[in-house]
Amino acid sequence: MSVVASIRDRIRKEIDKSLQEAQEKGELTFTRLPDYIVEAPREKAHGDFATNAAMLLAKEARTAPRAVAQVIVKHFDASWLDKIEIAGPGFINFYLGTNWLYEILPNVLREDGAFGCSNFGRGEKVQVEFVSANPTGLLHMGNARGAALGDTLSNVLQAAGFEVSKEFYINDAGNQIENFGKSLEARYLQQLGQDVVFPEDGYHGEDIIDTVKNIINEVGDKYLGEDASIRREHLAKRALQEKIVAIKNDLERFGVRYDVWFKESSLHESGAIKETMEELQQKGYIYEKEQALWFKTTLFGDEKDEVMIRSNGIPTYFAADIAYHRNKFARGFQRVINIWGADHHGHVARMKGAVKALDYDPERLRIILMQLVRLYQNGEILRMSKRSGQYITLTELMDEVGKDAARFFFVMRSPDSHLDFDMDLAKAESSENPVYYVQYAHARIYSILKTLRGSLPQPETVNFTLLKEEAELQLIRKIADLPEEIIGAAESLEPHRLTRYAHELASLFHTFYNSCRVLTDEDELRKARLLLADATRITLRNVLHMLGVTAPERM
RNA sequence: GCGCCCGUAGCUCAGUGGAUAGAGCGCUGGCCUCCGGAGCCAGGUGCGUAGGUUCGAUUCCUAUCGGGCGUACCA
Repeated sequence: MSVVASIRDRIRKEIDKSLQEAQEKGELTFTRLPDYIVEAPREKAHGDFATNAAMLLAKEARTAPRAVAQVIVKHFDASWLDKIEIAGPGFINFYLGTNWLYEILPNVLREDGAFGCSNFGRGEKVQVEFVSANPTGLLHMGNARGAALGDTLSNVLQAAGFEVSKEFYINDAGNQIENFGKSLEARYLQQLGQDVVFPEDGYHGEDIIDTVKNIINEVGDKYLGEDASIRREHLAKRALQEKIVAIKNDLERFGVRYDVWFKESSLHESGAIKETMEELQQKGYIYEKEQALWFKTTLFGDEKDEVMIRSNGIPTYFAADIAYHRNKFARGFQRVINIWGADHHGHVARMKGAVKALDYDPERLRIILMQLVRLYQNGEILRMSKRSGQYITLTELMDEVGKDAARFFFVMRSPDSHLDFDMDLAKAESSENPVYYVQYAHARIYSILKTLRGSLPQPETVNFTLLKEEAELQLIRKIADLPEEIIGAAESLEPHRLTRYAHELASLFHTFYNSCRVLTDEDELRKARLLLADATRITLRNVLHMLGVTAPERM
């Protein structure tokens, strides 16, 4: 347990004990302990920790909040505290002095790369599925946001003690592949000089033409004489291979590596979809109407039932997705997290309903809806659509602004919030991106260590209590927060908290740097500050790595 | 029409059932003869509107206005 967590724990135990004693002595009457919090107050004048326990208990105990607080304080063993105080409407503030802060630095230095990690998740198996872009085109900004979010979230969960598996679901079957085949065929014939009309709802992207050219280089006009359906199948198969490799490479360059690439087609081939439909049928959720098989999703709150197997015998995407989720749970994942674009929100309730219909607890499925990315160029919104073929690709984005800036930027916002990505700004002022601010702090520390031209002192030989400046104490305090920050981000599935933390940490370091000279002539103080700087370096690096951003030694 | 998300500082966005709501950008003025000035310090009449719950609401609930998205035998 982290230092902060154990102090918080100790305060809680003391409060609980005080309340119990008060009740035994008849000083307070209540039936259950309130769900109070112990937090670090915003104002440091309000102490190191504070609780609202007295205010929450006031009503049930029929006692004024401050009076409840007085009773708690009376029984509270505060011998290990500097001061305990009742304040405002009934807060109890705890003042710890500074000694506890000095325990933190040696811990950080010892734990090094593992600092920030905890066993919060107790090794629970979690799967995170993200991006899962259609392999009919290149990755765009929306996919990039999903990639940054999903990868960072996975890292966060891992650091918080979960066993994480990252997965990409390849939609290599169904209607869109038919459509893909038609588009490829049209381009293929066009490239070979035939005057063919391109399908109206086909994939207009330039990249498909390139793909077709590549295929022609390999097989020439070999498919010309084939049956249309066979030809489309051949073209689609080859194109998919190329597209999937391209997607893999792009994501790898973006710093994202998956544990599993799962093909939708395998669900068709293995009979998993059929099995799933049979299970639903046995449970009485399936009926036939107009030659199609329907799932009674209205039983789970949907407005209308959904088609599983079309009248032409082909399963819908939803049917495959149900089979996919059944497969996920069968693989033993305790929790399954999906990151979807907000345009799929209508699918959430249905999917959870389907999970429930299969007798799994729908709470085990968490879906993070990510609002779409709005792209600005020349002050205008660019619409992104694979159909129209107009979109900025992940590759182009990385070429323009770099991987680090892009990843940091995408995670900086809450998934709930629209992301305005101004390409001009990103290009013109990339050096002012917040990521540089954080990286600069890291590089600065390296620069100090380089100037030192010697090895760092051993922590046990250093007197950390010499660090008394406000800037020093605040910096240590922020470092100490990392484990709980990570747990909080993992619990709430909100990786964007980390970018915030990184920025705050960097800011406190810069403040420290400007007000306290590290390489001072005073030997003992210099040693202590050097190790504070080094602990900051470790903390910054660990956070940046979780974000998939490099921690540079110089810039 | 119905459903989901979002309305917080000039702009882009954090945040919380509590004690004085924050950061970046932009703007203005300062700061190392010394460890990297890609930095630091200072400067602010802002929680869309109206009700409700609460000791306490920017946060929860209802209504309403505005923006985005969804509402296919598409995915």
